[in-house]
Amino acid sequence: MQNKYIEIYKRIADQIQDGLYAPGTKLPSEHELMNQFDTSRETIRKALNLLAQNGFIQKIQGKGSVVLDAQKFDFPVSGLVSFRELAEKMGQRFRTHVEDLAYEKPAEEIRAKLQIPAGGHIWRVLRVREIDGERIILDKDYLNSTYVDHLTKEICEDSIYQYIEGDLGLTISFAKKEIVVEEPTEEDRRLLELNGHMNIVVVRNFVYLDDATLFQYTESRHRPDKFRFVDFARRSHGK
Amino acid sequence: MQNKYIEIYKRIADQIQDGLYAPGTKLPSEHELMNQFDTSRETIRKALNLLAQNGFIQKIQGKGSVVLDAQKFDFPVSGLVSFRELAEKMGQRFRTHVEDLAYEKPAEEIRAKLQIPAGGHIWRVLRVREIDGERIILDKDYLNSTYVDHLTKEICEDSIYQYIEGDLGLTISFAKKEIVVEEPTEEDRRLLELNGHMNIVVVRNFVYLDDATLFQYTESRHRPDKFRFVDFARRSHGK
DNA sequence: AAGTGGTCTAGACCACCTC
DNA sequence: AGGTGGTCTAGACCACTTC
Repeated sequence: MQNKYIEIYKRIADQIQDGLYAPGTKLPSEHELMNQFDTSRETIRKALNLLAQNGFIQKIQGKGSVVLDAQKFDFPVSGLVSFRELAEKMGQRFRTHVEDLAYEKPAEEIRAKLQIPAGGHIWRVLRVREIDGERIILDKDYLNSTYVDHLTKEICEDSIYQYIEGDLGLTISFAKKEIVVEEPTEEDRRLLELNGHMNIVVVRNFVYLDDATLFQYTESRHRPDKFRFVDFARRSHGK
Repeated sequence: MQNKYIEIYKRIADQIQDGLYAPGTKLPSEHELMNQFDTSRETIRKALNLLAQNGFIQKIQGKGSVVLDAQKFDFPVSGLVSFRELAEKMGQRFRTHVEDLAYEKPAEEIRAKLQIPAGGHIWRVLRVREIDGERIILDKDYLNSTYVDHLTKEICEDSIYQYIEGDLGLTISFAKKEIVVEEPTEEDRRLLELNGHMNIVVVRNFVYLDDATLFQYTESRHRPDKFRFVDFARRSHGK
């Protein structure tokens, strides 16, 4: 399949989610897992570190790896999850309306954000997300056209990410996210059902590829009463 | 000092922040760093992985480790940073008002959240954060008294985290965070200067210790116009 | 072909917890 | 003392980039 340690990580993660290892109990020791998966200790440790990073276990020196009760209904709204994955995971009925799709010279503000050279072009996508029949989220995407030369309404209605990673073979590796609360614009009022809300939650995302090039800037504008952000944060070593 | 790989991580992180390695340029190769720090490759790689996790570099196979331009003014509001660290980093004038401090039997809702046995006690702390002269944030802390038997107004005015980690020797290891937008309560209106805002950003934090015990539940209630959350998310391997 | 990072191994020693 | 996880080493082989 893939790398050994990722296989082991997935195996154990599945076992935890299937309840084979109950929250509060301990995983087998690293030595036992070595035998069980017929591999070296460092490889087991890489898999366990992944499990710890993703909130499945907590390693305690001298004792063992305790299974946490995370992942229950704490679907990771965090990180780089796309709307489509999210909506599917939450089992809600959702629809995507592509309001606008254009290949164009970017506005100065966007050009600067995406670090596009003068004269360069971008894809601009405007989509409204409907959840359970209500127009809740306005997604404004700006994509560096160096990497995406072709984009259609159909792709935008499905999942841009799937197209980028699946069909184009690009790899998204990290993102910088900012969450603030603002007053709705005229556009927000026109395209969303705000129901009188005087605020809107704006999630700004800078998405980078494998090779550290800035690839996409996204503004996701949420009706405040339907917004929820969940995060699992492990303490990192000091500055 | 400490562990070798953490020392190396800090050294390189400092060098990046001091501009010794400019954004867009590459770090020396792992082999060179091995010689430079007189250590093994795996140890160098641990340090580099820390740098990548924290947004300092991006490793590219076959090419090298590219220095990112993060950390500029992207103070990590993310993760487990305390208000005090934050306020100091942002260089803003801030004050903390301790509105209430009590050792008591928890309300049922809090008891359930903190998983306190019937009859157990907690510390409840109510604090208002003032930034540049305005009362912006209402912090409601609930601490498991098993770990903190003593708490004073002075400690709460300074930094509870510093007391817990510095004086008590406990180690905070991870937290589950939730961000939602709600309508202000009567208490919010009384204690904060809401200036007519009809929404309030609520950050709920479950804080865990080293040994995976749930230690603290915190509600941080922010005036929406002054709220900003920044996050750096690296893509993790699939579910 | 040479240089880079990615994975995997086998073994050593240490720090911490439990008995 | 024995078991556990934490760190570190030296070396091997692979995948990718660059020339």
